[in-house]
Amino acid sequence: MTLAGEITENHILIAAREVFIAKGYEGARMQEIADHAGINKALLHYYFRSKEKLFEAVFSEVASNLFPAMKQMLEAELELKEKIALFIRIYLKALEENPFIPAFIINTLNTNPDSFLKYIKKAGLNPKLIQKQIDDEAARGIIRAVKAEHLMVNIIAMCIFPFVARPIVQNVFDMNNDEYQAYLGSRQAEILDFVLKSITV
Amino acid sequence: MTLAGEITENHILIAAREVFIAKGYEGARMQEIADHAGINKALLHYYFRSKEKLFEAVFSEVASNLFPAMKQMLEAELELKEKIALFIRIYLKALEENPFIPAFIINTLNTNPDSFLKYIKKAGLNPKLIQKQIDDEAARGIIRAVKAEHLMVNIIAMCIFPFVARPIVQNVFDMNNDEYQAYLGSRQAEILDFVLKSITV
DNA sequence: AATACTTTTGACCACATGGTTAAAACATAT
DNA sequence: ATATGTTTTAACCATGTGGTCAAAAGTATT
Repeated sequence: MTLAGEITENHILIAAREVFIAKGYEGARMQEIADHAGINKALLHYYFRSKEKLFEAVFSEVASNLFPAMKQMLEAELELKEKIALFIRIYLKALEENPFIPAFIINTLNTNPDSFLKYIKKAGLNPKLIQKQIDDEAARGIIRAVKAEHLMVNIIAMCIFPFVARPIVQNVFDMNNDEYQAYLGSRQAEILDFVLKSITV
Repeated sequence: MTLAGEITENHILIAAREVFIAKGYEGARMQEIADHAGINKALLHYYFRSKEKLFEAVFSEVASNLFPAMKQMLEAELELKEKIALFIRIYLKALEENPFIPAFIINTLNTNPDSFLKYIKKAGLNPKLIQKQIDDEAARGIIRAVKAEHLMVNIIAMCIFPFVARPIVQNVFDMNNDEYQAYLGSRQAEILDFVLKSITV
């Protein structure tokens, strides 16, 4: 692959990412992706044989950015409470930079569940490490005993929800865009507080 | 509209609901909906002029089942902690009966945000009532002062997440289907506990 | 039984979509 | 300059899609 080739390929991936995330797999049009990338539709098929393959490439990129960061954080050497604080901070920041990724994932998860599992497996997230840390710290009286599968789901749920359900939340609580931005910002401290209260002995 | 007509219309709505929820708007095929309903494709257009109109009808039904129950609960005359317990119980039960609705809503929200807002507005959810109740009870020392827009989002997020992200959660924590069912069941007490700890003075 | 109305169907249409192809444009090496 | 390989394009193609139509089947009314 020449330099020009790599540049084009990159343009395509960026364009495809935008369109797939905005429209979903079925809603995305190869023509629109080509337009976004400033190229011919035939060239899409030259670089990525089919829509499915192109989607795979996009999804793979998104997914493989997602999990390693998470894994790294889970395996860091920090006390649980600090780890949670760090996780929430980094996770929310990542979400603010890519607010549509979660909805994209959920959509893919629902319409094409298989394509996802391999990335999860490859990610090698190991919740047993966290459970062990929880149990250790609980035994030492630092936190109360909780189940990792609840704690982790709760934290992630609270982080993600305001992004995937933004129109609802924003509307029900009658916020304009600036106010919603501020709301998102305020959630970091709020979630942390919420979680810490629930695991404090 | 004759009786036969109403029956057919109902069959169509049920079939359309299934297909739209499973495949999303773009992924759904009028032919497949017709097949599911056991009728001719032309008959779909006889009852619902277009795909968009049919979707509107389905979505309207789903949405108008969702909000009134919520509204009623929010306006019930109960102490906040009881109200929360009731809400979580009823909400999780509704989710177990319709596990794919949230992903459907999120998907619609992302690809067709406008179509949703009118239902939210029509629902007339008023979070100020809850905020008032929180403030009252906080003043009386029953709970600590929290913001409704955080508390409510947190509760709903924790309820919904295991349904929209089921494949991920189930896989990461290595559960089979029965175990996941049990996990979902265990969340009722877990979420309530989590929330109560966070609002207790 | 005849009429008028509604429901249902099969055949059809225009068009958008993902995908192909053969040739042109470009780049690289000899 | 020429030959070789790569990148890009315009023009097509086959198929699937939402949607239409005229006629048939069914139902109720007189």
